[in-house]
Order: sequence, then C-alpha cells, then structure tokens
Amino acid sequence: MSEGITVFTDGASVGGGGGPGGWGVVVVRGGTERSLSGHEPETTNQRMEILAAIKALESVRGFEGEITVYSDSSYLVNCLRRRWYVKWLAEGWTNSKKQPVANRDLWERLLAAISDAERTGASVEFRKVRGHTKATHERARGNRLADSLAVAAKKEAIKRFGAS
Amino acid sequence: MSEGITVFTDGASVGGGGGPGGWGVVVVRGGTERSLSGHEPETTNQRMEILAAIKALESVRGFEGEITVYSDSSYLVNCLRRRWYVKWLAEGWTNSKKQPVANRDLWERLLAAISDAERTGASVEFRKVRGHTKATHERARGNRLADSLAVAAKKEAIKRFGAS
RNA sequence: GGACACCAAUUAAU
DNA sequence: ATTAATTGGTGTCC
Repeated sequence: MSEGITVFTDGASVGGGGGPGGWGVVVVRGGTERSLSGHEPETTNQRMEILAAIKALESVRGFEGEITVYSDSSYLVNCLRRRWYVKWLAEGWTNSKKQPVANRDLWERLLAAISDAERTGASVEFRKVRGHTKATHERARGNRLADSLAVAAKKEAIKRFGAS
Repeated sequence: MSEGITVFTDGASVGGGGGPGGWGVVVVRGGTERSLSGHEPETTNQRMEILAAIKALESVRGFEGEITVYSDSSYLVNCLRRRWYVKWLAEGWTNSKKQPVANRDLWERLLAAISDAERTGASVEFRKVRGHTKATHERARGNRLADSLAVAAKKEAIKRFGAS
C-alpha cells in the first residue's frame, strides 16, 4: 500500500520586506525524513514561502500517491485551498483591487508543479499549520524543523550577501 | 569653539509591560557630567525611554550647538532617525496597522522639545547604542550610567508604590 | 475591516 | 538558555 508523503515548508527573510532570505523543506516518507533548504540575496518572506512549496514538490517529482504540504503561511495555503488562483487566472492576474498579483512568477511555477504532480499520478493537498507552536505533535515538530532550516538558510544568505 | 553636548538616556520598568518604572539621563558637557532621574508608578519600558529623552532635552534648553542623544532603545531611535513620526503626523497618529500610535502624548512632547531646541540654535541627533555592553568606550560607559540611574529610579518607584 | 506570516529592538522572569 | 510582555516595521491576500 502506498504511504503518502508529508511535507513541511517554511520561509524567512530579513525585515519581512526586501532583503536576503531562505527557505526550508522537510519531506517525510515512510519512516525517513529528508530536508532541503536554499537562500536568495534579495527576496521577501512571501516569496520564500512560495518557493519552499515549489522546491518541495519538485523534490518528490514522479511520486504516485498523496502529497500533503503543511505551511504556516495563510498567503500560500489560502491561495490553494480557497482557489484564489482561479480568479487570478480568470482576471488576467489582477487581484481584487485590480492590481497585478504579486509574485506571479512563483505562483505560476507552483501551479505548474502541482499540475505536473497530478498528471503523474499524485494528489496534492495544502494544509495550514500554526507557526511557532510549542506543541509536540508531528505537524508542530515538522513546522519547527522547516523553520529552523529556513532561518539557517537566511543566515547563510546574510553571511554571503551582507545584512540588510 | 562650542563643544557639543552628549546625552545618554535609558528607561526601565517592571515586567517590560505595565508597572512601576524609572528613567535616567547623563549629560556630558565639556569635562563635566550631570545626571537626572525620575520614576512613575505605572508605566512601560517604552514610555520611560521616551520620557528620558524628553527630560534630557528639557535639561539643556537654550543650548546652542550640537546635542547628541544616545539611547539603547531602537523604538526611540528609529522613530527619530527613520522619521516614523512624519508618517504618524501625516496619517493622523495611526501606525501601519491602522491602530492609534502608542504613547502619542510623549512623542508629541518629545517632538516639541526637539523643535524647541532647534529653534533656539541647537541641532539634535539621536544615535543608537547597544545596551548591556561590557565595552569600555565612552558610549558604553554613558549607557551603563544612564541604565544604573534608570534602574535605581525604578527601584525607588517599587519601594514607593509597591512591586508588580 | 479581517487573516497569516516575516522581521527589529527593548524590558523583564526563571 | 528559554519564556513572556511591550513597541515598531513590511509582505500579501480577501
């Protein structure tokens, strides 16, 4: 029987606004855990949250089964669960204020990654987790791990590219 | 030639949140040092930091020359250096979260004190110092002195008005 | 108006 | 070293 994959993602950036940032991903499959992370010289917290999800899906490409992605970003999770993107696609990538949707490049990559996964036999579900919880259940632990990776990656970015 | 004035300010309060608190100011002018302090029965650390700066400027009223105010409060220093107050004034004293700006009464007194000093021929500059440093340079020493005064004043407040 | 993140600093408590 | 309280900022959407 095909066990599903559980993924935890998180992003971090200096100042929340423009600056160095990092992302972290923890992939749990069966009893094993894999983690990835990366950084960027100039980004935002939101971009890192989206990029983490993209990297997560790209890292499990070809998997046939259920993929559950946990994130503490309502920005990311609501886009998928509440299907904001449907409206964005229909309206030519403008939001409810008629402004261009931010981070369109990453949203498009993410939607493509999801489509790709589903085309090859996976199902993808996004779920919200509370960030910064002291709880001990797996979701909380996974989120903390992803957070650690993101923060470490962000620090690496600061070291390489200079602080804000 | 007119030597500048250097001022060190600090505030302290019980619990960081509401409680008794105190402030301390050290004024260095030429070779001489003057210090002031005071306390309040119910205040916050932030209010004490602002009040210390107000008291400092009021204590050198009429001075014509450069006044440098050192504080370890980024709350205080950022407001002045990053000109948060310009936005607050323009937006009717609401912050970026559309909430009323906290401690408006003290900010207004401080801005008035600065205007007053500049109107009478002084220039005022705020600078950040790291708090609780063991360094030996003058800024660190001044900050420690101001800190001692603030803490002593806070203790006096506790004695007079009861602990938290 | 609502929501979730990201970040900064200070102050304290043990 | 960790937990908790205050203040401030930006990123984004509905």
